[in-house]
Amino acid sequence: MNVPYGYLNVPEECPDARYDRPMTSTSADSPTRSRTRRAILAAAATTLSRNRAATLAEIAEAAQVGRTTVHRYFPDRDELVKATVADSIDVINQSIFDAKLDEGPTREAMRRLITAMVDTYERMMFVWGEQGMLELIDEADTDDAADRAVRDLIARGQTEGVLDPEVSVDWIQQTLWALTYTGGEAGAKGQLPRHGVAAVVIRTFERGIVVG
Amino acid sequence: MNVPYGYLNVPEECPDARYDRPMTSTSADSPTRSRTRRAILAAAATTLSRNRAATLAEIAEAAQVGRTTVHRYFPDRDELVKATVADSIDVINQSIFDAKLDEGPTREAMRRLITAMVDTYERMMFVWGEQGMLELIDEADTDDAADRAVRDLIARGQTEGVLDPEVSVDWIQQTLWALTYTGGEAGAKGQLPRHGVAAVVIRTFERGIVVG
DNA sequence: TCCATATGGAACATTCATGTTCCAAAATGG
DNA sequence: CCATTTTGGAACATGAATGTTCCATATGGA
Repeated sequence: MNVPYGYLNVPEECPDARYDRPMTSTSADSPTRSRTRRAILAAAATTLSRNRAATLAEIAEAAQVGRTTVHRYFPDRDELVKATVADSIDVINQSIFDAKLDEGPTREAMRRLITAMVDTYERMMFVWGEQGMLELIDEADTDDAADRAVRDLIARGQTEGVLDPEVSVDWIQQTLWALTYTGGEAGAKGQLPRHGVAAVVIRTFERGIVVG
Repeated sequence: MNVPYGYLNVPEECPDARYDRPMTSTSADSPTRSRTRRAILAAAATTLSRNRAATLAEIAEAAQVGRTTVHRYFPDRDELVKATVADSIDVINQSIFDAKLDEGPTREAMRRLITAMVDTYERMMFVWGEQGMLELIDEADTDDAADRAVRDLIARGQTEGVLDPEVSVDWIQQTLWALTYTGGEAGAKGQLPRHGVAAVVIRTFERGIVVG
């Protein structure tokens, strides 16, 4: 049969190169395959954040590909989940770096951070929404530079007296996550206008709910 | 064979009364059976809130009963999950009613509410932590009096100028949940002393994170 | 202590999701 | 337009969780 694109470079860790599985690395993907792979990963993140037990058939349907195609790109369910975790972390990290946390006044940086987190909340929900994923995060050996940037920003804010010094950096980071997730969900449900989500989250994060 | 306790009153919806399945209603349970049933429901809530795909064997182990016993009390996995949702809602409702939301100053009632929610956060996480459960909540035909009590308290707080009038009742209720869940998790992980969780949640709920 | 009640491990049947193969058909892109 | 690439539905094998039965054993309570 004809040798498909990239087939000659099947990685050694694929012990039995069944059918024409594309490279796990996108670097060797054709544009068409790259689009298909991205569609699967995005669908996996969305579907699995809603229902951790979603079947491969459901993920395939959400990605608008055949189940066979999912198997072609990811050798098994575990590999798909791992790849989705890694991909989601990349998306989140990129979004946080784009927020330029080490630039400008702490309060403004915080607001940019919240906006970035609201935009990627589904990926964050997928990655951190269930403890079972924590093992996969470790396995993904991810660069935690984004996490450090967030924590540095919080610590700097507390040192400057801008953020509440009576609670821990952990707590502030988790509060950030909790409010952005809640805002993201409210936006998805239509309970908040999508463009207004970040503003509401920023408001509550900064001043709380009780007046005074 | 000997006729077991309550066996004669097998409900009609149990088409083939296999082995000596106890009544689905606890009203007819013996003290021993009631204890066993509660152990299963509590274990189900805890185990399933951590991993929605936990097996019946894992739930049985957590409940310290045999898998056969789980099948004896709940005809199938779906019925167990439904019963766990209904039971969790009962626990949560009771906890919220015990907080006496219609008594005393709004701010104090709010604090009692937060304390109650922190105490039942795992049940709340189980019930509302994944959208797939929403259907079961509807099926459970639950009394939403507790939900109304919470919303009434928030609305009253806004009318009195105690709570932020610029955001919706929905948003405040969801923020309550998000912060109490975050606090509950921090307590469970040892990041906050358990007795201090409610205080930290109350502090952030009331005044936010930004100083000023 | 004794007997009624309750339990559970083993074994087995069933169901369903996953994994695999095939090759005709569809899609892509030059 | 056509060669090449990519896809996917059907069919099948596999494995794991669930559902069911049995009956010896454990437990509860009078």
